[in-house]
Amino acid sequence: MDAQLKILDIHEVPLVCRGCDARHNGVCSTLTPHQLTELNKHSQRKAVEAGTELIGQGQQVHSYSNILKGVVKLSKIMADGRQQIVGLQFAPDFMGRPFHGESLMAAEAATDTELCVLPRKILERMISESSELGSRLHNQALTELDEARDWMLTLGRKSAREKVASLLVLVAAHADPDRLGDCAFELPLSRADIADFLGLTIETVSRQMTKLRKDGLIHIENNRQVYVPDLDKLAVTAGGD
Amino acid sequence: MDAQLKILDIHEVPLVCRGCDARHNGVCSTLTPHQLTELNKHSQRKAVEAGTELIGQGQQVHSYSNILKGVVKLSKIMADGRQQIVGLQFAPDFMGRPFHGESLMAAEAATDTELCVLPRKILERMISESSELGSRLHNQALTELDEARDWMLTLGRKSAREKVASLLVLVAAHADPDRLGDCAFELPLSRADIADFLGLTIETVSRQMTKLRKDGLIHIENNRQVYVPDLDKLAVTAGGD
DNA sequence: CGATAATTTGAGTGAGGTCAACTTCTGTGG
DNA sequence: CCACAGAAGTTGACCTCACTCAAATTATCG
Repeated sequence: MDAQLKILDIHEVPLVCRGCDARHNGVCSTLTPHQLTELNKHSQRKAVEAGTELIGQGQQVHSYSNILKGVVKLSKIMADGRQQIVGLQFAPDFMGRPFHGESLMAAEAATDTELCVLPRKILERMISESSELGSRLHNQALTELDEARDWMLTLGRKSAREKVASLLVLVAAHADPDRLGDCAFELPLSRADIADFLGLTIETVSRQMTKLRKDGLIHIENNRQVYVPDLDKLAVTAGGD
Repeated sequence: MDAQLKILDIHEVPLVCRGCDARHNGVCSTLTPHQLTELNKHSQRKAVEAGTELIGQGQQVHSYSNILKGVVKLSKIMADGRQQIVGLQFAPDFMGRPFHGESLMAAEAATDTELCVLPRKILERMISESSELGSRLHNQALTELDEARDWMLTLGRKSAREKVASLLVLVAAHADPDRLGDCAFELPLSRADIADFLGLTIETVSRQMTKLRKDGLIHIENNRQVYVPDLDKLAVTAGGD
């Protein structure tokens, strides 16, 4: 590519998009500066605090979002109130299912969260135009499918202790992707959320956390601050894969 | 489109593809007669009997398949032998994950099954060339993701009775898509498979089936022949959604 | 018809649920 | 800075649903 042109292109990237994680590692990385500018005219940054419902189960979808910061939980709720978290989305994930009018789950901010909200129509037009964007979204869908299936094994076949260890390993992997050995992070989920993700009760989660602590596998401070001295050991406790 | 040309096109569809379900409702429906002919040069029909392993967990992928007949189970196995079925694929589903060298689960024929086996390289080239094929696969991935997440709710939050009822509703839906009221079908899974799909033991599955039978919600003959007098009632027992 | 596998049934046990009390955090206002 | 209130998390006692192990029954196939 012509060097001069390339420099020009870079300068055309909208201000707010520069340095945005979604543009580097998320779906926006496939867009041209022109497309970014176009999208940017209609996109909107939004900060929401923990606990905010972003969309309800069965509700009409009017927009999609990039998660810029924070963690969003996706959950299904039964008529009698039983709840199961079916996925966690971390920055810079794309949120929403294009071309599907009605949301099949609820999405709620688990932590304080920043979003880049994209109107439905505009994004869907861009997907039709850019096969690269489509295949990027295809890839994310496949990754989420893998994660969902891994979690099915956890839900169906693991003990409470293994389940809790699995969750800690999962969060550790997102907090510090290539960290080996030890690792520290803040839990983005309350005990109630963890229970809903693992198919357990709050009490069982609490008991297993206490046991893992007494066994020296984790240290906890202020309920949310976790330190894992040996990630491998914890992974083995999680069912070892 | 020119009528004459269209007739010619139809005649160019390879013989074996005419009347094939995958061409009408599966991924092949997006292909042109020319592409079908090209693909057909390298594809191969294959009949396998129940219990045949199609690919092992962690094994290299050399081909993809359309399922023409039968049911395939996808499962994850832990180091100590615990197993979880993470998905069922019915005809005319496409099987395999393009551009991903290593299979993350095992695939095994649950019933006697017929496949149309497509070599990896050829299919991947066609995906790059045809955005329609790509979006078709994207859609199947999203459908599978929805199913996986529905099943997470089943695994995490439902009782044994609800789980067994959920499975029966799932199979009924595939056997007889728009049948309301009553419905009869043959179970494609053994009790052991059902247990591995529901995260239960064989014994618990058996006991719950007996209870559903005694409650008049289902009739069973020869272990595999199921008759459901009232699908709605069964769906309510499954957790009602 | 006999052999083997698949399924059902029974008795006893245990992991995780339920309910309730207690402790620890967090944030607010005096 | 402390006192207090409400929320979040922990701990204990007890119970239940699903698991385990074992035996009986039924289906399948040569």
